[in-house]
Amino acid sequence: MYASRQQLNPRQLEAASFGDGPLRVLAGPGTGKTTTLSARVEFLLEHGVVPDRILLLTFTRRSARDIIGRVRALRRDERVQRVAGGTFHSVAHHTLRRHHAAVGLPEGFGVLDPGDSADLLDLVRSDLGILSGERRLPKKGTLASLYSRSVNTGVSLRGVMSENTPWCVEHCDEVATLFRAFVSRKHALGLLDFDDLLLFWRVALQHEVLGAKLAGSFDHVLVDEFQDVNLVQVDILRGLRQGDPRLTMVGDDAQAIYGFRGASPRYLLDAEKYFEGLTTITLEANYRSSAPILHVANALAADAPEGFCAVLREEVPTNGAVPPTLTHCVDERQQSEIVADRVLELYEEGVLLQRQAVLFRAAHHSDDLEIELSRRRIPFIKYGGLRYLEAAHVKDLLAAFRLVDNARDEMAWFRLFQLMPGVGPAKARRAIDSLRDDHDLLPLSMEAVSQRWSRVLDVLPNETAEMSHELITALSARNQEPLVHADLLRHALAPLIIAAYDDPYPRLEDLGALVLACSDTTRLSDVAAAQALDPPACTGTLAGPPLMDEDWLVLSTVHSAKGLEFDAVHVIHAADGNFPSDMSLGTPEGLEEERRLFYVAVTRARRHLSIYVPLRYHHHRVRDDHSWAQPSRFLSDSVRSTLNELSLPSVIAHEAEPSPTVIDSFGAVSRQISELW
DNA sequence: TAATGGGGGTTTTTT
DNA sequence: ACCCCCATTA
Repeated sequence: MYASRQQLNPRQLEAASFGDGPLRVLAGPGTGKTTTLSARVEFLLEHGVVPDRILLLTFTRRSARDIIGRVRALRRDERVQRVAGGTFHSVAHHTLRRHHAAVGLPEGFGVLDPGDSADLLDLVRSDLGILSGERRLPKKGTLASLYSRSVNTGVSLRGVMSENTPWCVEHCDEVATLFRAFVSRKHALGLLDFDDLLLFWRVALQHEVLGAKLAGSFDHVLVDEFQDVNLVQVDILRGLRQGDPRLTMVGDDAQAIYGFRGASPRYLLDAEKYFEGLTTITLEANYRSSAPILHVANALAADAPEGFCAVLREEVPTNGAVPPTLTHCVDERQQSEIVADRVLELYEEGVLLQRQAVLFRAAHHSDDLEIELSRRRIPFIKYGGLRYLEAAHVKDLLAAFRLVDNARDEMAWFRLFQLMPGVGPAKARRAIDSLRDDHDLLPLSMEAVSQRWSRVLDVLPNETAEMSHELITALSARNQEPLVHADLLRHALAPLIIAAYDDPYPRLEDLGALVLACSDTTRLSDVAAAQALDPPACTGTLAGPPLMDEDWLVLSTVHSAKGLEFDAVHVIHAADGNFPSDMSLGTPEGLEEERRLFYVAVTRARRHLSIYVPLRYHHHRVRDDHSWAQPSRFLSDSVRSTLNELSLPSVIAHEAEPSPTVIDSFGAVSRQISELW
């Protein structure tokens, strides 16, 4: 008998203790998905399955840790730690490191983060010389997402371009040439981007011998958030199982919010097409939200044209429930003030700041609120948006880590050379070219680079001689403990960072923390890859001296709040154009994904739900210019009937003004222009 | 010829 | 706030 058994309802118990499968669990928000998954892992262990023969694929590394942590607490067994868990990308990375030779990858292959990947694409574009002089072509970021979308969905480039960048579909052939060059360049440099991790893993699994070996190394495979898998990931799962039925998929079609990454809830809904002999268990009893909040969620679900699989059933006692509210604010400024007031009010009532979250569609939607919170000295942390990894100096040190194991990584060289004063793209490139051999390749080993270093000195400005000497010395140091080597690199990079940035000292402090991350690794390139794949998710912001120690309000994009729950949820900017986002209105599927996103936001709440709509948006271009917002189209009459509408006195006065229907001119104009394309 | 700094236009979501 | 382009400067 496993420990969590008594805490499960009959459906959860059935799922947790199901036989071999394949099993599909459709689980709405708050129905105990994590509990059930943890209980299933526990059940399997109880029945003698060896921990490291269980593979738990989750959407973030954090949720894998959560599940494994729960099981560990229940069983008090250290071996539980050995359950293989993580994201598709991190497991792919592990697998490829282990079997690099079999898939023809160099031992120290590097992993490009999305920013580097776009930069490489740009570099290849300028090398090819095509696509530069002519008319508007997609920017590097757009090109990168076209590439990613195409490979992750299996849709041809032309198809993806006519859907996403119809205005340049005529350049399809050139973009295709660029992508081919991009792929072979990554290969030549020993680099994989995030998409490659999945693509190479899939190829490994499809190989007759290696595939069988890899599939055979796991008895049970469990997948969380299955509504957000894409074609490549489904192929990977099929390769991992190769007809073995021991697969558990957990998901909720109503929470599919990663279509932009090539995911589709169809894989969950049509799972029987991919996995023969499928059994389905549906969890509908909601243990998270109060009844009035569930009414909001179900009203939202009822508006979805195709409906959602599961309707949530109330399990939380209704007495004492607080009605959810819809607050109309004059403008963003007032919204920030009201939200801050409301947060403090709830805090006074005993709801810790950590148990409250402000959720929004786009990372910048909290800008004004962040100012208000800082002003009032309310501490907060923000998830989503700006990331530690994107800080340039962090990428600089990670580039050095990558070079230690792969001297061919031109992207990393390019980055480091440009840190030197007087060195821009042209000189950096010449320095790299000077290191090439007859075959246009850089040496694989850093020793060989070191021997050719005098050529680099000829190219670079004289005043950089000393820093470049320190750099190559640190890079080519051998037989160092990773931690020591990392610190050596940090020291060598310090003069470069001091020369390159206006505010070098806080940056150097950051790097100290990054060096410490190298204490339990064998390879620095592993640390670089791990940092890219699992960057610290939140940016802490010191809002002055914290008034309330050890407690902070959570600000998060809805995407980053997936899987979490809070006692109180504040959804801001519920205005059409912001939520749903203007950018997603092009297609019906886009709009439906926004609706699911709104559903995800609302269903994060346990007891308190407040939705805010600013009525007026100021334009930053012209002072005193503004436009009027309409409440989000998701706030239909039936949804509103589940909400307690609050109109503040000052708001009512403004409502009396003539209110044109335009939301915000930027959005309206861009929509009109897009019809021309 | 190349680096750098200023100014203008834009801004979804993330492994 | 960031990215891109352009003009200026070395």
